[in-house]
Amino acid sequence: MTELKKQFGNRLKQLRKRRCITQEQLADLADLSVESISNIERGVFAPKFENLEKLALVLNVDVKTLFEF
Amino acid sequence: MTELKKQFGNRLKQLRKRRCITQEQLADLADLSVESISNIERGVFAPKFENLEKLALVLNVDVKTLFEF
DNA sequence: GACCTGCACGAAGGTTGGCTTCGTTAATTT
DNA sequence: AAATTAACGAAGCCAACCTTCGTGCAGGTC
Repeated sequence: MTELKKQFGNRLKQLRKRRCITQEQLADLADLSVESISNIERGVFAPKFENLEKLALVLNVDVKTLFEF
Repeated sequence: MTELKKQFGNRLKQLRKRRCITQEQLADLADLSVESISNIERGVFAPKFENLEKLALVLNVDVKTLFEF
């Protein structure tokens, strides 16, 4: 598990909580499973580019914002 | 081919040229094949997170800088 | 002309990483 | 205590990433 995945995961969690939505809600919005969101937030794996786009869209931020840490 | 891949590829090319290095040199530095660099720059595929880290490191920028476009 | 470099592009194959479902357990909230 | 939310494991699928090999082409040099 690379450092970047963990940092990204923490950032995603931060942005999600800031919007007061659950992993399940984010999963629905981004068309992913809850477990995937959990895995991403914990740095188990990183989303592919296509889902990077979706997550940014759903969270209403630029993709680069997901890497601001 | 998603839009994000293309944007990322163009950005990578821009940063590489700004440093006056060839695709082959970047490939060597990031431990990737020249063709992969070419494919990434053209948006054929996107690098996985591990290589995102390598590319940022080699280009001496933060990962988020690779998504500034 | 012949040669070299840098890059685009295609095809084909291997590996692994992203994603899934199912299930259990722990933590948090109400 | 009940319900919700999230962590975590295992097992499997397949697409995406990455590779090698090959071709072609523009631009520059000798």
